[in-house]
Amino acid sequence: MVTSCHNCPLRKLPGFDPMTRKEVEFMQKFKSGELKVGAGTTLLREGEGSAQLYTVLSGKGLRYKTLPTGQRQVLNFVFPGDFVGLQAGVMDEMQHSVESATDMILCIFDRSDLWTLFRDHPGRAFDVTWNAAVEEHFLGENLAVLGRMSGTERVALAFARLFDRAGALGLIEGDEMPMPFRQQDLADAVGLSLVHTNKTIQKLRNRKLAVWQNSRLQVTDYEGLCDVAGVDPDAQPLVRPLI
Amino acid sequence: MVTSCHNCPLRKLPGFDPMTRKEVEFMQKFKSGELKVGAGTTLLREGEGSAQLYTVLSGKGLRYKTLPTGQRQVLNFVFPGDFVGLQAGVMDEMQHSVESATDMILCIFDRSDLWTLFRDHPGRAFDVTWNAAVEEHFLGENLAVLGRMSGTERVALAFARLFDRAGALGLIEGDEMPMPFRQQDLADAVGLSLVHTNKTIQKLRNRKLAVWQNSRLQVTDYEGLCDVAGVDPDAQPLVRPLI
DNA sequence: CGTTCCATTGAAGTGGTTCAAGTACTGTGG
DNA sequence: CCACAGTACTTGAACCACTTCAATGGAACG
Repeated sequence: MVTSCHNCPLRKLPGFDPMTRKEVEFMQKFKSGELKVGAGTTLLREGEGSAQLYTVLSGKGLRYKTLPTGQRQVLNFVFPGDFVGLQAGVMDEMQHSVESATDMILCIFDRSDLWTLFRDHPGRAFDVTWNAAVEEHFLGENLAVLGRMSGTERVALAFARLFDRAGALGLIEGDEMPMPFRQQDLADAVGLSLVHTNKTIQKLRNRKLAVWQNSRLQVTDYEGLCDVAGVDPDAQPLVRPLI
Repeated sequence: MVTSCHNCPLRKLPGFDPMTRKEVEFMQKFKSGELKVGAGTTLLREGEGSAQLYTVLSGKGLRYKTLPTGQRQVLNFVFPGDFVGLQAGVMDEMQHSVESATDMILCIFDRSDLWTLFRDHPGRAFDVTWNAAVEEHFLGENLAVLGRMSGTERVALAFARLFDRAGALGLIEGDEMPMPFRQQDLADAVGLSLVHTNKTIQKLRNRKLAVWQNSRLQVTDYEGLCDVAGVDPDAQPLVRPLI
């Protein structure tokens, strides 16, 4: 049983730009199927092309690059609504890999149809570009985080941003959200060693800001977390288009 | 005297995707003028919108974000052919600032015409998206650099990449290129303190790999530089579309 | 000829890494 | 049902890459 775009549970969420009826109909034609994968599956591999692009319908994952030395840098975490594979769609190959951290369901779009989308639906093409600009924004923010912030600030901000995203998707129950990643994933995202990441997480726990245990992240003091990270707790999250 | 797109000196360079005659004609109509600015001018400011988008015709600059603490993170260096202001074009405001480091000449496009471009010239719209994906790639690479590489590796790689870009634009004379930035700019790009950046530059000089003096960067041993940075010296640079 | 901006140098301190064990949990096969 | 292996998390201790502070030198500029 495939979810029809008309009933897409994501579109109704705040945080996504509304779509006209016509657009939904087109997306329905554009969507060529669904992909279900288990946790730990590599969806797209750095250096390879892909005949398909995906929008995440459910589940979480991560984008990462592998360095020549074998080290790994997590670029960002993938949440429902994220559009992945654009690089393979417009350039010829992916510049990073994408892997699932939980079971995931993804809407499949054929790469060859991307051109049709640009030709016949400029509004949607605009949204694809908008989406790319949003990704660019997040990468830029992370660059500033890695370049200029301390370990504690980095982890605190990562928690806050993960919580923001979960909130926009309605994934928060009480003050907790699912957090299916490993400490190593977070370490690779914030550019710290596993050991130091672990000690930093404990520091935040002892300060009664956030607790990450049993694959759940509990944020007990969001303001305090933002305070440690040095960011505005009232900042409004970006609205982005759903592809 | 304004440069016509037909005679655009950039389009002929390797490293840019070829354009059809029709595309050139359209770009000519799309181009609404030229902007000349002196060194040290802020072209676009974080948090503000912009009625214009630009393609750099000549000169160099930098994109940066300012953190709440007043610290600065340089996202990347701006070279001729770069398209700036897309974020203000599709989202409502810039998420980073852009500043000139030398005198610059920029081709001006009206933001309001961007929609026309998407509607009437899907090929060009595709190229705008492609360009965004290329920017995303560079940011991703830099993220991995800041997250996982040592100071020496970072500076060596920055030199190598700057040299690559200058090479693709025909800006190299002998083994030297113009390097109009300050050490502080590089420090803010690679995420190191000014002091340590200075000492690292000297280390590369003593190892006879590269010398940065008098606003010129001399690369005496490109292979050695790539070797220190841990990257493949024979990697082919990405071809990107010119907007 | 003072002022300003940028590059350079040295010295002291620290935030982070690396190494090396140990614990806890989970799934697997005998 | 238990022994074992594999994976993730935790802890302590030693080390060093990088930061910060503080001062100096040199070039450009009004």
